[in-house]
Amino acid sequence: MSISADILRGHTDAIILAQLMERDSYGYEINKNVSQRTGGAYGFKEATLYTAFKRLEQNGFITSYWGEDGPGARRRYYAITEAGMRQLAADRQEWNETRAVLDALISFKEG
Amino acid sequence: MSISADILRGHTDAIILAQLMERDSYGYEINKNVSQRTGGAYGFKEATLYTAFKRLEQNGFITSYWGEDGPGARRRYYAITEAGMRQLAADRQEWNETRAVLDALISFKEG
DNA sequence: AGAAGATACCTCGTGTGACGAGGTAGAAAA
DNA sequence: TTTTCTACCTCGTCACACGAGGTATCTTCT
Repeated sequence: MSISADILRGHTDAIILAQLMERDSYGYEINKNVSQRTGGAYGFKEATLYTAFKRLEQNGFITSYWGEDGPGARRRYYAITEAGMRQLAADRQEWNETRAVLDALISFKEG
Repeated sequence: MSISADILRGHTDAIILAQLMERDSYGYEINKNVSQRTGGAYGFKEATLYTAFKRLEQNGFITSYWGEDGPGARRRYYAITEAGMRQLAADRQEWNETRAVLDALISFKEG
């Protein structure tokens, strides 16, 4: 039972952490990147996104800071922490296991 | 947004349907098969399993009947319906999409 | 004979993540 | 000036997973 319970639901956090691994970013941008990267196939609902930020920050996986005032609406930037990086590594491994498990159980035979 | 919300959580039903695609079966056996097929990496909690049966039957994706009395504890067998087969086909496709999406978002770079 | 363990079923209550709905506010476009 | 886009946030609800607890039969061990 190496796969934890929330694996079927908690990928939101991993996706966000993976984005922040590349560079600091903010909610709106992360969501646009997700949409782009999946060819429009997937995107977070805003409520989902901001709940996730809160959770991630509470868990110490990300930190946040207000972006410098420029033109346009204010932005809250997020940065991944060391703990966040470790979490992401664990999440990636968990995803690999999950994929193997579901392939074995769902796609094991056509039809 | 071709991926529905519950995809991150609702794989239980698809796994059960996939098992029933091979032959009628009952709770305990399905769970053992799942464990076996995944090398012990995954198994349902009983509560999860029986909640899923109830849900699947209510949705018309499976039907159930008591096994003939033999030695050992009584067994309730489940059989997949036509609607269940259609659902399974949809679930399989959804899983393929989910896998692509998560690969793109989580495993896109080794970090 | 009695206890323990495997087989096999079921329900209730709780926790949590996803998200619909609703709200704020500045900038750009119509 | 009204709408649209960027950008943030909260509250309440829903659905699924599952811990805990319970029933009953059959086999195995002592």
